[in-house]
Amino acid sequence: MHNLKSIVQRLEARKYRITPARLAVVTAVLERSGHFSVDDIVGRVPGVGRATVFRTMKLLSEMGMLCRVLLEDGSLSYRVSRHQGHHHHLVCVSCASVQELDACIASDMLGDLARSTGFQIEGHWLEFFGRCAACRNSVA
Amino acid sequence: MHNLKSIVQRLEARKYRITPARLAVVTAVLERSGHFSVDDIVGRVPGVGRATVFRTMKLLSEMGMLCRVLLEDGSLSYRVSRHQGHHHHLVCVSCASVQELDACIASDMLGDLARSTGFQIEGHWLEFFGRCAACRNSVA
DNA sequence: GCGCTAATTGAGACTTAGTATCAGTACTCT
DNA sequence: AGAGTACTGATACTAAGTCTCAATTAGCGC
Repeated sequence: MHNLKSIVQRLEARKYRITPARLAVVTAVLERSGHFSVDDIVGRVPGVGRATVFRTMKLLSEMGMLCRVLLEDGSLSYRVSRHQGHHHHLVCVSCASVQELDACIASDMLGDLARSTGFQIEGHWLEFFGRCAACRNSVA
Repeated sequence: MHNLKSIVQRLEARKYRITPARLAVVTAVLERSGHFSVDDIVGRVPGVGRATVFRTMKLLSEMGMLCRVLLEDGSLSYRVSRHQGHHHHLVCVSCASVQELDACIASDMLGDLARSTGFQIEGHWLEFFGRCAACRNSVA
């Protein structure tokens, strides 16, 4: 989906400078599968400051390359996103793999909900947790 | 719904001691409308330590008197819950009032989702944000 | 009412996630 | 080459929450 080259091109297109720190963070992020925390990445880019990793990951999020994944305990994690638009996740609690759901299955209920509650609905969170097919079949 | 007396009875039934600190936290929590943070409560119970407020709110959560509300930015807030079981929230981003949705509208999609993804789904988060009827009508 | 003891407490150190500040470095543009 | 801006790492800081530990106390049996 994303690779180093395409991300560099996008950064250049937006007039961001291509620096060693940014390349290191992007490379580290692309090497990860599943979801990861910022400090996960901090640990994989020695020499790059924590603040820079945060800044770069924020930048990549704003550009749609990374998205936040809500975990079961309410904490946030990150992942390389496939679809840029609004989507939801199915997160494996055993191996941390993430399946993206590109259709927004919450949108169907928005109209009814607005009618029955009087709310003007502007946003929502929807994330699922479970065990992926692989983990379900392994003995664990 | 909940009042001081009924909560005290529940605590006693579970052999928890009724202490001034616990009474203060419970009272402060019951006085709040909408959702609130732990430190909100810490600020309203002078003399009670922060750790104790956290402990008491955790206790109340486990007993189903409080529930966590996920906010738009991914942070967690708390509120006095009406329904004890699984439910979702509609949170007003303007006045912080919260409407509880006692029906779990996500449950319908669980079967389909499990079939199409191979996941064994064990949990989910679903929270809505918007402007409540009152805030929608005010000039804001 | 008194004493016992386990439960509870507050202070404070610590953790995790993230932001703000700031002086120094390194590009870019001319 | 010089000026200006983008970017950087170090560090301090905030917010939310946990952990430890010595001191206190609620509520039991008497």
